[in-house]
Amino acid sequence: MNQSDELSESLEDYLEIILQLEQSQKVARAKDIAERMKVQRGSVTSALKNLKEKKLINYEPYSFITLTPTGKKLAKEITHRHTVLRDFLLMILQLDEETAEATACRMEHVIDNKSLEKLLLFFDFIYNCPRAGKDWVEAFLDYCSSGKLDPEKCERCLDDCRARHQ
Amino acid sequence: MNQSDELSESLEDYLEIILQLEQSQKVARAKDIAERMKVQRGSVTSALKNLKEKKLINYEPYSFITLTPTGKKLAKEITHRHTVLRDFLLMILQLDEETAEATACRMEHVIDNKSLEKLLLFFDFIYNCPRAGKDWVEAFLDYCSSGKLDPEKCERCLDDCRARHQ
DNA sequence: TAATAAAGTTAGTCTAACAAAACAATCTAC
DNA sequence: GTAGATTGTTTTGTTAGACTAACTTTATTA
Repeated sequence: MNQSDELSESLEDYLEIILQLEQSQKVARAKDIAERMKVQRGSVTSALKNLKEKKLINYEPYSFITLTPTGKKLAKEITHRHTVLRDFLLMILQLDEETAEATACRMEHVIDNKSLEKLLLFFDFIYNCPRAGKDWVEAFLDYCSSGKLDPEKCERCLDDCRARHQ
Repeated sequence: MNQSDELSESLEDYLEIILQLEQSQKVARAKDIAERMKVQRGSVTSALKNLKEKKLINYEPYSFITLTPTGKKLAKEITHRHTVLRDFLLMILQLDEETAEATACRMEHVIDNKSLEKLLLFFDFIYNCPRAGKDWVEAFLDYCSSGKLDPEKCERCLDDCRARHQ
């Protein structure tokens, strides 16, 4: 048991998965958790005991598993971090689904609230600022594939931007 | 020992710190490593044995510690990840030094090459695209503090952008 | 409803990472 | 050049998280 109330990355993953299962099939079963976590069933039991002790899930041996209010709140926070990161990786950096998902999965455990908040703001800023916007994001993808800025393209891009906001 | 050649986060940190010490005082001493890693000296010895076994450092009991070529290459890669992340957090998201540094320290162990590459490209794109650039980044900071886009400010911002690139 | 399969638990083992404390080597300074 | 301080190592112990295998409970089905 961790003396502080900090959850380990592993326990955060368990919580997140339990929330997913709760939402998709009302109740989380140890077998499904094991599958999604890619661990043995025995490992799940220990994790569940641990989470119960932290009052994050309702759990008795052989019973179904549900999140407590605190657990649900936490699980939603973790999911939120995941979502923000994945959206940024997917829609701004325009990484492929697989990479975005996998990277978000790992980053969600290490990003702090301040950074997350800023990232979210930046995302919104990009989509709302007249100088940026959807077409600007697309221009980035073009920059990625060509590796350089083409002055002619930039000229046209600027004109379009101008035209859209006069 | 890890069967794959993947380094644990902890060992990555050791490598990074050894590189720093090598650069700042020619040679890394166990005591300094312990200090920077915030661990006991005894823990350092074990880590050093581990890194030696992986052929990443030159190390004999009571000797000085230096990186092998492989070790140096790896240490520089880790440092590179750190730098790219810190720069993004600091200069784009405009987080404070502390947060940027701490977040980069944790993210450097989980970001993959694809995502890092894109992040770096994005950074360059922002500073080179005529529609973005330094003043656009500053406009983001303004958006962060005011929490909204002010149509008048946007108008002026667009004009400035136009003026700069006709 | 009894046999079997599936799901869950328990107990024991392993590894990584660290700490604490005893011990050994090396350095420093008289 | 030796005493004491500093630095490095070793040993022992802890914790978290996983694994395996044996076992128990629950569910299914014939």
